[in-house]
Amino acid sequence: MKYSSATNYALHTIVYLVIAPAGKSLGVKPLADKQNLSQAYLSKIMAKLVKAGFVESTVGVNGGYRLTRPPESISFMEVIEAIEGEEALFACGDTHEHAIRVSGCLIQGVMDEAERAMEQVLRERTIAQVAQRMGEECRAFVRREAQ
Amino acid sequence: MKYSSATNYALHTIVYLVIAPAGKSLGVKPLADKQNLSQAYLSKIMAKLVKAGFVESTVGVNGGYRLTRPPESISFMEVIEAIEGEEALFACGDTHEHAIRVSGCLIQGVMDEAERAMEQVLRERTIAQVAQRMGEECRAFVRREAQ
DNA sequence: GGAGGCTTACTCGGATACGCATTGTCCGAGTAAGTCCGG
DNA sequence: CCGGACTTACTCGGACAATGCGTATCCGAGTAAGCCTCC
Repeated sequence: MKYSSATNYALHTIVYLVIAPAGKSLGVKPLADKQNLSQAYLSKIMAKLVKAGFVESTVGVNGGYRLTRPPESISFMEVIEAIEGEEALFACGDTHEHAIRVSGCLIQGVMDEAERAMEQVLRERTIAQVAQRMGEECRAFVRREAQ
Repeated sequence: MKYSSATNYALHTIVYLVIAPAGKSLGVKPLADKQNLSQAYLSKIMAKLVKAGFVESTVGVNGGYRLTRPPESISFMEVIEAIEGEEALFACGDTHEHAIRVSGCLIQGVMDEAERAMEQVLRERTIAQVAQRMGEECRAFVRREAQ
């Protein structure tokens, strides 16, 4: 079990957007180049972030993406859910005649508890917290490319 | 991101083995029937559990699987690792020229922390705890099939 | 010099291709217990 | 009876097929800004 690389790209990209000067956009090209992936694929990932409401895009010359929400309000969990979906990461299936159950599968119960523990951490952590601690060279890159 | 169904099967199967009378084996057939999957596929999953040392198999007539370790010592995490492998569930990749880093990627750091929170729960929970709370109908099934 | 058209630089979205892990099947090999048959 | 061969009930493991999902590319469509041209 692993998180998809799309999640990785989404998290990184959204951090880049955080440090862009307010009101300025970052285009797909610099974002994709920076992360070594194609513009086409990144724009597909961004479409999910737009749909989820973290980001908006402006088309046309000097277009690009920019945040729509304050970065302190964006948790890791929200971004991950936007990309990965919101299904539980373990599903007992209950195909057995008599699953190992009391009320609901006991195994499912343990797995759910574990998942909640992870989610709690991810909900506490915001994009802003990470952006704050970023190095200067990243900030310089963003300032250079923002428009 | 989801856990594979193989993990589900492995966890259920190992709980069934826990409640088998000491020294008795459970064959692949009843275990597979109970969970609605083919014997061939289940035996493939069991091979991993054997390799990991939770279970041993006896071939030949009246053969089958039985636990080799006390169930109180088997955590969920160990079983999951045996099936899924031990890689971290998030890998930043660091393909960027200047990943978002201070020492190591900051995003990776948050994800690792979240993963550890989940793992901690899974390490605390043992198969024995779940088996203890199982319903009578499951126990009856196992007693009937054990040999 | 102003309005309208052209070019250019972008994002959007659908269609499609590829690769790989998961899921699953098939079958031959090996093995142990129980059975049968000949001495 | 007693031992050896036969049968039967199992697991093991490799080879393979199918499926689905994540990853990725391509391209036409739409759009906004700036420029250029022509009246």
